[in-house]
Formats: sequence, C-alpha cells, structure tokens
Amino acid sequence: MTPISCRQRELTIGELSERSGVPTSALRFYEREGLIHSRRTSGNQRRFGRDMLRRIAFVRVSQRVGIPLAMIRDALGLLPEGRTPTREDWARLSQCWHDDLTSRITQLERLRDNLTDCIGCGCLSIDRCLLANPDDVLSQRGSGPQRVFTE
Amino acid sequence: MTPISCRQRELTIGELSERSGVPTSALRFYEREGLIHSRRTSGNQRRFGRDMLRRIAFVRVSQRVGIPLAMIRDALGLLPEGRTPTREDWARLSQCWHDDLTSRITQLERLRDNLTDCIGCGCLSIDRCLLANPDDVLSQRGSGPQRVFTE
DNA sequence: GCTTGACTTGAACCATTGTTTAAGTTCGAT
DNA sequence: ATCGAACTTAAACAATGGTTCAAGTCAAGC
Repeated sequence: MTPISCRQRELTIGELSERSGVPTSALRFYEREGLIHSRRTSGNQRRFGRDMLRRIAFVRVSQRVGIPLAMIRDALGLLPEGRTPTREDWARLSQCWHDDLTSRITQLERLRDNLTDCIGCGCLSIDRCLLANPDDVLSQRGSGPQRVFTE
Repeated sequence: MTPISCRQRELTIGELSERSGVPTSALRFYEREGLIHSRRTSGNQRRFGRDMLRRIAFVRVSQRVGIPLAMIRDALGLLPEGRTPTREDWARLSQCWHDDLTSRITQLERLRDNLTDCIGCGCLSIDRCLLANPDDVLSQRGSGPQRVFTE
C-alpha cells in the first residue's frame, strides 16, 4: 500500500536556496521565525520537504505585497497540520491577500486623487487635506501595529 | 518699506510638534536627516519658520506613500533655496509622487490579478506565476536601492 | 580514508525610522 | 531673581528583515 518509490527527495538548504532563489541566510532566518520547518539528519543538517518551496513562494509574494513576516507566519499557521496543504488551503490563504490588495489599491487611489485635488484646487493645504484624515495607507515601517487588514 | 509687523512668528520645536502632530523626537530626527531646518537662538534652541510645517506635511504624506526618507530629502532638495517655495514648487514635487502612485497602483493591480489567476486556473504555480517576474511592487524594506520612481 | 564543498551555530553587524533616557540649560512669567 | 516648563545633547534601545563572519562539522566523490 505504500507508494512504490516516487518518494520526493528532500532538499538540503543549498538546494532549497537555489530552487527558491532565496539566500540560505534568509532561509535559516525564516526557519528561526517559524515560517518554514525542516527535519534534521543524524549529522544535524536540515532537510526540507518539497512543500517548503510553496511556503517560501507564499512568503515572498506576501512580502512583495508589503505584509510583515509575523503576519505571514500567522497566516501560514492556518494551514492544516499533518497533511500537505491542498490547493484549496492555499487559495483560502491567498484570498486574504487578494482582499487586502484591493483595499490597499483603493486607499492609494484615494490618496493620489486627494493629492491631485489639493494641487489642482490651489487650496495649498496639503497638510490639512492630506494629513487631516490619515488613511494609514502604507506601513509605518518601524514599530507599532501594522493593521494591514481593514479592521 | 518693511512690513508693519505681520511678521510670522517662528515656532519652537514644541509648537511645531503640536501643530504638525509629529513628536519632537521625530522632528529632531528629521532635522538631523536634513529634511527640515531651523535657526538657533542665542541659547541654542531651535526656531522653525512656518514653511517647515509644509515641509513636514510633505514628508508625512510621502511616507504614507511608502517613500523612504532619503528619497524625500532628495525631493525636498529640489525646492528653491533662498525664497519660500511657491505653490508651483510644491505642485512640481507632488507631481512626482502622483506619477509614482499611479505606477504603484498599476503594479499592485497586476499582482492582485495574477494572484487571482493562479488560484483560479488551478495551475498551482504561485511560485512560477508570481515569482518569475518580480515586479518589484513594494519596498524590499531592508537595504538595497528602492527604485520608487519608474526608471 | 581523505579531501573538499556544503553545512552548522551564535553573534555581530547593516539600514531604516524613530523613541527613550540622563544630565544639564534656557525661556518666559511672576 | 526665581521657578517650572520646555529646551539641549549623545547614546542606547527598539523592531524589521535580513547578511556576514568565525570556527567548526558533515557528506560524498575519488
């Protein structure tokens, strides 16, 4: 009943790095941060399952969207444990980002149009117009809660 | 010939902070970074001209757009020295951000739609579809050139 | 079995965007 | 003249997202 031998070979960190395009230093960092996992050989080296490739892909895409790692980790925590995630699992996760992206796009458009208005109308009140209602468009890059999802 | 006394009073850092909503610590930091300037009293205290309010407004708006301080400083460097910037000066600066915003919005939309496609088509290739052509949508938040302007 | 490349760790470092703290000085009102 | 609030500085600390390094260990081909 056990499958013949189509056994997916595990990947070393170097192989994972090459296939994912992510430096080994970053991969170790991701593991420390709980974004990916590995088993260890008897000699204490990491061996990654192929599914980690997809996790890494998800991480990088999410980062491009501007989502901090901690939040990505939380999202990955929603994946089922024990079994390999299905397409539906990934779709559910990605749907979050899709909604978030739409919301960000809307906010950026608002900001852009406000900017145009302020310049166009000659009110010269960049400060009043644009700072009065801080839409919290993009990360306050430093500390503080990120509030990426529209709460 | 000199104006009667409608002389705009200069602002202390506390006043500037209150009016701009930016903590004094951030204002000192901005000055260190060359984003704003002040003269000093005989007792070494800062005194800010009113035009700094507008600069700060511009800084905060730009930050919300996701532009790093170094780039904002460069942009502010385009303002005329000697005279107080006119509305046209500010409009010229803001126009950069407007164009940049439009470009970011486009990229985010592309990313969002790719994401949808990948999930919808069942190709399961989040990695291939989305990582193959890194549109460089948002900041790589760490080091490295930010390439915000569409070059 | 030896060599070499790939792997291991922790710690230090980098950039960005600030805040906090300590110790002391100045301003403005009375 | 005095008092308290507001100001000054440098330096340390914080969070994010890693990279680099030193010193040593493992794995695999010959």
